[in-house]
Order: sequence, then C-alpha cells, then structure tokens
Amino acid sequence: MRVSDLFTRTSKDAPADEVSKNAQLLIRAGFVYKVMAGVYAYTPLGLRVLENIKQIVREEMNAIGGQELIMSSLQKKETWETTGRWDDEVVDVWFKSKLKDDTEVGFGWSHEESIIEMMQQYLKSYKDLPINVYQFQTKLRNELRAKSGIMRGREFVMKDMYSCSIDADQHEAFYNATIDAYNRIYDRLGIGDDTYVTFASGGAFTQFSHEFQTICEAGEDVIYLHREKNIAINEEVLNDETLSKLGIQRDELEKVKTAEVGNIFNFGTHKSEQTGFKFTNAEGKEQFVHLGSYGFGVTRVMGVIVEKFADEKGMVWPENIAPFKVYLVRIGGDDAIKHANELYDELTGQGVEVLYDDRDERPGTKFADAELMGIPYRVTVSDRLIADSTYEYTVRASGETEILTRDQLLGTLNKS
RNA sequence: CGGGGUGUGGCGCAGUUGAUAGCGCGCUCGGUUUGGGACCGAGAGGUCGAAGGUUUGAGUCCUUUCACCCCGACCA
Repeated sequence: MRVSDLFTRTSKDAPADEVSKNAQLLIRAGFVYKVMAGVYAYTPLGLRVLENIKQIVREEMNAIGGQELIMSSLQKKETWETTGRWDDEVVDVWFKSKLKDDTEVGFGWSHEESIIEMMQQYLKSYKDLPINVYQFQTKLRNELRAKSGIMRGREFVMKDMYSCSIDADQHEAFYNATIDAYNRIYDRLGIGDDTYVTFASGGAFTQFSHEFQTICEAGEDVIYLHREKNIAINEEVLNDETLSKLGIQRDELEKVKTAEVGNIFNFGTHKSEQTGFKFTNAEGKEQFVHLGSYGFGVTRVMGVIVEKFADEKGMVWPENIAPFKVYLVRIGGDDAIKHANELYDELTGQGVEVLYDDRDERPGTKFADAELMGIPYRVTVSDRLIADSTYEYTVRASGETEILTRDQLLGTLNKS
C-alpha cells in the first residue's frame, strides 16, 4: 500500500473531544473515525489491525474446536423474555425498536439467549454434543456514558463463544481448554505477560467466573495480584472467604489497575433450565445441556494495546497485529524513487506487508508519520544511502537504527 | 442518571467593557527547498452548535435545547 493512496491523513493535533490516549492516537493516525460518542468507524489502517486481532482469535478458537457463525443484530423480544432479560429494569443497556407492524425488536447487546435458542433447534441427542460455537459480532449497548475511546463504546466488536456440553466434566474440560486458548491469544497479541486470569463475581452456577485482566492504567478495574502463585482476584470478590479458599493472605497481594479483555462463565444448567434446552441421553432420558459463555473484547483489546505500548511519538504495534510490517520511507530524487519502487515491489512480492511513503514530503514528516502509526520496522531509501548501496533500518519499539546492505535488510525482514 | 466543563473555517485555538470575526495547522496555485513535521508569495474556506429573546446593534447578555468531554453511579 502506498501512503499516497490512503484517503486518511495524519494530524499533528489531537481532537479536542477526546482525552483517552487510544482515541487520540488512533484518530490522529487515521485508524478510526469518530461517528458519535462511543461509536467509532474503522478506516483501512485500523481495520487491518482489527482483522489481524480477529484472525489470531479465530485460529485459537478453531484450534479448540470452535465453529464460527454469525448471529443477527436484530433480536426477538420472545427470545429474551424466556430468561426475563427483555425487561429494561433487568438489562439497562437495551436498544429497542419496532417493526412497521409494531412488533418489538431489540438490538443485540449480547447473543447468549439468541444462540441458545438457535442451538436447541439442532442439538437433540447426546450424540450431537459437545458443540462449541463462536462469532465476531458488533454489540450494541445503550450505555449511559461512553468513555475511554474504543475501550468502552456503545458499539463494539466482541468475540463470543458458547459451549454446549453433556455434563459438568465435559464442560469443565472445554472451559479449561478455553483458558489455555485465551492465554495463547494474549501471548500472541503481545500482552500475555501482563494479562491475568482473575477470579471475579460468578454466574448462577459457580462462585466465580474468570476474567482476563490486563494491567493498564486506562483500565476501569482493580485487581489484586499474588505474583508468586499467579493468582489474581477482582476487588469485587476480595474478601476473607475468598482469601482462605485460595489459601493466601491479604498482605501478600499487590493492587493493580487493569482492563478486562475477556470474561468466561460457567452457566451450568441454569440457562438451559430457563430455556428448556434439553437433549436425550444414552438411556433415552431428557437431560439439560451444560452451557458456558466466553467473551473476548476485540476492539477493547485493540485500545488496550495502544494504551500499553504507545510512547511520546505515537503508537507501537506488536508485529503480529500491526497494519503493516514495514514503513518504507523514500527521501530524494529520481534515483531514490527508482530504488524505493524496486524495494517496494521486491518486498511485497515476498509477502512482506509494506506501507510505502511515496509522497513528496520532507523526511521529518515521513518519519513522524511512521512513528505515529507505530509500524514495527522503518526502512529508509535515500540518495546518500544509495551511493553506498545501503538502507537504514529502524525498529519502532526500541528506536534502534542500523545501516544494512540489501542482503542484510532482506534477511532481517524475512526472519523477524 | 447526579455533578463539573466545552461548542467559533476540515483540525487546534484567540476574540478585551456588546459595534456583523482572527491566528496556527491543513487545503489550492506559483516559486525556492529536500535526513526530523521547510520557506516566500498569492488564494479558497466560517455567520460563531441550534432555536427564541433583550438591544439601534449579539460570537459576546438572557432563556430553552442539542452535542461532546471529565468525575461519579452503572457495566449481568
């Protein structure tokens, strides 16, 4: 991709109506466009990051047997009345509307009931189980107050997975496999070391649910860490009973601010009893399905990553999710243009994703944009480097710069 | 939803005791530049969030309203 073809542009000034670091940088760099409070559009650069994150999640969900589908945004009133969650007193984030004939419909803030309703049409026998399905969906929530840029919006992308199991054992096996899969995801996203499986207030069937909390100053949660034992507890469930159950002392804990990037629940048979979701077991008897729910905040984790890695120059994307691997800066006249064009063609031909700054701009502008966008590697082609047949190679995260020959450059980019 | 704050060219801002708007960035054209957000010259672009009111006269004062931001509450 050539910078001259991007319809977005970068800005030196941060928008006045955004305070959060993630929104300021994403908007300045042309990754997102603010539509209204808590609602953001993803422009081509931002979409590339979003899709990279989704792909990592998708691969890990598929690896544990998840089947991808996509539900609808419009939902039926009856679907939610079954569990009592159509009521605005019970769920206060509903967006609701009516069809032309006055039939009430809701906009999906969650898809638990919707998916359960659908799955019970198909899963009738123990032979059908277990089944685990997931989707990437735009959730619509009528939040009283949006905040923190893309970290808490009224419209956001979530991966939600639901497991349908024969019994508690089968459920637990999948639940634990999901924890492992989530950990792999956060590792691949570059935030594994700062993300903790955290005890949090539970669902109907278990004392705790598990949240995945990433240490982040911009986060909304507070958790208590026991680093040696690798135990984390959300402050909402921190009490003497919890402490004794986990065998730890209060004074061993470290208080940290975090952002919730995932939350998994064991519903047991609570929801299947509410909805009448049953299957026939090997003895020919009806039995309730064990259900689990597994959320992962796709857009939120994108915001968290911006918050965590950004420096005074701009964003710093982990290579796995960066919109491009290389930002190619061209400085100089005809000779530089010729060499840069060749390098661009060669790298893209090798499958390296390159954002080529082919604009007739001054070097400072190009360097600043490369840094603002947070592209992992910057390669500079200039007249004076061409004279020595060398290229300048700079790592965004560390700022380290090396002068490399063509072979060294290609070798470095292909292995890193 | 409670409290606080802000709305002025695309973006960031200024506008003194009321007299129909100005700066920087960006944009267009011409020229000079070319390794850290260049410079010179010439332009385009706003009726001041919206509605109503006070006044000879309102971006400046009053009322209502909308939007946005922050703190809190909420977050199944």
